[in-house]
Amino acid sequence: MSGTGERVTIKDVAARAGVSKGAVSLAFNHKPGVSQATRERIFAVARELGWAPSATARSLSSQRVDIVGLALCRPARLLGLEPFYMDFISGIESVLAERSCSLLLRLVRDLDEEIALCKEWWRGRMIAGAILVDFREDDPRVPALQGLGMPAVAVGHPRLTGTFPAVWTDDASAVAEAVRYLAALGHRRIARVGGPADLGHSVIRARAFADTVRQLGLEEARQIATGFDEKEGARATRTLLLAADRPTAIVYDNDIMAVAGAGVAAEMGFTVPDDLSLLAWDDSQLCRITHPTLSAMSHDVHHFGAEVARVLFDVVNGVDTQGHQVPTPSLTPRGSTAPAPGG
Amino acid sequence: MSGTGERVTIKDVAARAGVSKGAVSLAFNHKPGVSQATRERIFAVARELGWAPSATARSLSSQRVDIVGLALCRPARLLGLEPFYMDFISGIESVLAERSCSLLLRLVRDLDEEIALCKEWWRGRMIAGAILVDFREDDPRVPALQGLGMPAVAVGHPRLTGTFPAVWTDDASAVAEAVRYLAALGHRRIARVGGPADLGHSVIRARAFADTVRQLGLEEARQIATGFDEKEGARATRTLLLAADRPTAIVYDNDIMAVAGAGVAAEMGFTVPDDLSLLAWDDSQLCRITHPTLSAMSHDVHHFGAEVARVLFDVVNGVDTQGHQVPTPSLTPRGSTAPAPGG
DNA sequence: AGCGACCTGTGAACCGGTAAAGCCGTAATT
DNA sequence: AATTACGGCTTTACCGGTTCACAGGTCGCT
Repeated sequence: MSGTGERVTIKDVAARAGVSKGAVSLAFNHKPGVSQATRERIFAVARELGWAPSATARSLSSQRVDIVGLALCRPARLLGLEPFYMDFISGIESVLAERSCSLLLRLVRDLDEEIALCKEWWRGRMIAGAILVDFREDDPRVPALQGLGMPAVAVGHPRLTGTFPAVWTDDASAVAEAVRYLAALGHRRIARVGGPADLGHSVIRARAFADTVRQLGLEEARQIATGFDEKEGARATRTLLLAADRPTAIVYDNDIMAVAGAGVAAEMGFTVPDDLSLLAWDDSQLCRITHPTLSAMSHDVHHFGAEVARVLFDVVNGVDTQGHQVPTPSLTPRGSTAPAPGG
Repeated sequence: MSGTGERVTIKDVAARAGVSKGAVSLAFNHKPGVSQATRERIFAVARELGWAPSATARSLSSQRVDIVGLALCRPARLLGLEPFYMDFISGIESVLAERSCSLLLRLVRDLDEEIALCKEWWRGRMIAGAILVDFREDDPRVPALQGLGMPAVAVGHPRLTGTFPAVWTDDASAVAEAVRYLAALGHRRIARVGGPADLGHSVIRARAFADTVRQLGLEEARQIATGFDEKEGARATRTLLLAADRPTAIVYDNDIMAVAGAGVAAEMGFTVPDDLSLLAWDDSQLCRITHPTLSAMSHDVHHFGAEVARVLFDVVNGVDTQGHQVPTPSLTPRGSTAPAPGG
């Protein structure tokens, strides 16, 4: 991994402009101490020579880095499938770009690898901070990374994220809203197809779901934990619909599974929403391109990502930040939910 | 953007192990010149102190970087929607991770911004090389970046990519195969919903499509250029189906638009595939979760990404590489294609 | 004993910047 | 006139590694 050779450095620019390295540095960092004339001359020379300061050298001496890290620990094919992350990343980017900061991305296989990577990135001063996502109950990253002093922002409920400032959505309320909405439509048997059981937000949603169902006096609710992908979503839907006491409404933990569920329903001869109501989560564009369109608990994922990035900047800059909740996902009724059959 | 403070450096490790900085460096780079005993002592101390070499300092002095850059120039919402890029990125990552290299990602608004970014990244020695995607006809990046000496790999047909080593799929053949397949099913009026007209591969596909149609003696084909998103896909489909001489088969340039097209068809009362055959491109999981499932020109996007990364490594390491074609997308018939109505 | 080869390790130069102290001439203050 | 203030730039000391010439010590060989 070698460069081709003779690249221009600050010294060349300084020499050509007839000033010292220091002057060039001052000029390029828009600091006082250089006259306007000199400044312009320096910039002219830099342009002429095609010089830009070496980020490497700069961050070595200034102890500043313009890169933040994000490690994603999900199966590759799921990442491709689920619109959530790209949306989220683009939200992050929108804020980073403003500050001409870049995102260092790495897909990892497990949390141990993620921990090792973060340590390497941080100790190696490669990143200014990190974004941590997909928190689990008793997440090993909390004890492992907390002591590092690495600026980080955690995406997840504060209950899960230790001392890391958290940015999260109030999933419990959202789940409750979903259930209440379906109950209001007359549904008495509502099932839920959730994400991986070890994921923190799955636990939170599962609990809120059960609580709300009990509270509303609905029938005991069936919940199935899945791996978040369309195959498992389809299988879970099939299982639910084959049962004697099949539900009249199903809530999904993401949109992929909801779409898959709609397919299964059609295949099994159920009409959505007449026979069966479906409610998705996350609400990417995916929910709008199917027929019928999918009702969903929607939130602005792009904005979510942007907010996360903003909090990270605060942390990095030493601004005291507790993190905060972003707007709760709210119900967007579309074509896949309707009054319960025979209601 | 400051560090918290007293981080361990090579000097601390050297002192604690009773050797010089040089020895530690040699040990950590697995170079000869240090005895086994000393080596082990150094490693022990490093572990004890929690030290890892600073990537920044290392790359400054050794002129090596373990980061490659990727700038994506597409509207954010499309990136989230289209499974292609995440698949592609995960393929890239799979190869990078093996070499403990990371991916620097940035979303840009236009090619000028991308050019500026690449220059900055390269001159700033922040990246070892770059991956360039979405080539247009007479792409401005070719003249602008070619002279930089920056190792890069271009994703696109060599006709478009100047002197950059290219990795590409043979879209022309794939389009031809698609058309022949539909013709064999008895379709005489086949339309195509393509991507943005200025994108190089759109042009290639459009031309190949027209050629094949002519060659097979089919009716003059209607082609519509779109922005790749589901709205435009839906609109294009509607336009096609409203025409007096509506097609009996439509080929789409990605899967998003095909899914949207299927929705429009259903909404307009056409049954897929009895009244209308639909054929998607890229074939992400998306094609398998709809009903009917979508026939598609499928290729292994993950592998594509991996191959791109491999070529980039060759270029970076000075291995003489011309780049090469990856397997041509091949037809995967599913439920959305059938013999032409009344054929 | 003398010499070279080998092994292990040291020290200093360097990578390309930043930061802070210092220096010089002129203007404002007292 | 002497003192201070400041703008404008230079100098120098880092930042945390890598690299390379070279120094001692050990060993084998003549």
